[in-house]
Amino acid sequence: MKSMNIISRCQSAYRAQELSGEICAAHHPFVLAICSKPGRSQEELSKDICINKSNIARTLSQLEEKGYVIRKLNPADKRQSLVEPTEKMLEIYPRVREITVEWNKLIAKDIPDEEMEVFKRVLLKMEKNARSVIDKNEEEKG
Amino acid sequence: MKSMNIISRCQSAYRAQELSGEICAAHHPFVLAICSKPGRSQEELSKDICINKSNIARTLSQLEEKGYVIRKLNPADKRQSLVEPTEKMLEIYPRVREITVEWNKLIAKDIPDEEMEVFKRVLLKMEKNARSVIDKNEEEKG
DNA sequence: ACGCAACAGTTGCGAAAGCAACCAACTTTT
DNA sequence: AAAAGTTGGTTGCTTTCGCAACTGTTGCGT
Repeated sequence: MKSMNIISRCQSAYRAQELSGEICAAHHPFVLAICSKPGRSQEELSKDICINKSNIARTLSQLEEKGYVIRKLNPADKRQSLVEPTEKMLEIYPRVREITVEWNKLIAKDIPDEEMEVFKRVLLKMEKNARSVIDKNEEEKG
Repeated sequence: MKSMNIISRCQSAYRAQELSGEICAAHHPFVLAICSKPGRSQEELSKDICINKSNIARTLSQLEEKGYVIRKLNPADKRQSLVEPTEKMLEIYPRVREITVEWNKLIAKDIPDEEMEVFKRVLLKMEKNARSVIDKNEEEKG
């Protein structure tokens, strides 16, 4: 399944080219995750996009500095900070989605619809499996 | 297609756990690529596993220091260095493949064979598409 | 044969990512 | 209500990775 790593890296390269002035490739998943479900905690974001929480913290600091994001302390639980997009992030959100859609179209070239349907279903199932493997292994550790 | 990034990261985490004493997760693709086709140049490796050539150079230096790899100057073209595995690398090669196979089984859980066949075919096609997108964009630059 | 472009590889720099240790806020136990 | 444990987030350290600039080699055009 090395294809997957390769496709991931290529997507990253593709993202880096587009919208390069504003934000970098690694921020795209953040934009998508934050704008699609505003007001989530960093922990939830971390699980959603499957990135280490320390990375979440640091990237959000950057995005906050640049004015793309605000972090509000959750009054119900002062440990949590709820992450919300600013206008500035909402402005680039459509473009980020567009780039993602474009990329999906590019790599889906010459693939029949029925096969694509199967592919998507399998991919989602695999994601689930992958997550549960990692979760299990973390339980064993802790 | 964020699933793909997620699966990639999970795989990396999985690899990090196994065989952790010897080599780290990022080296697995190198072991697989070098052992399956010994004697290739760094450039070829770079294209094969789709990693920046500077990374290839640095990782190979590490592997060489640790005695996993030797780089021989190509007498026919002194710019190239041909990368070959040592006994030490060949020893861990089967285990690295095994880990890859295990991972593939884990994420393929509960997925019917016919769907898996379609999935693999589509994935390879996508890899091809992804590569050609990147290649095209590099042409535009240069 | 000479100079110039293309190519393989290396290196410096900076960004991204993971791990572990830590702090502060909440929960559970007793 | 105090002690112990959990959870959310931050920070230091290290590794991985990409870009761009550079060195040395080869091939081509004149």
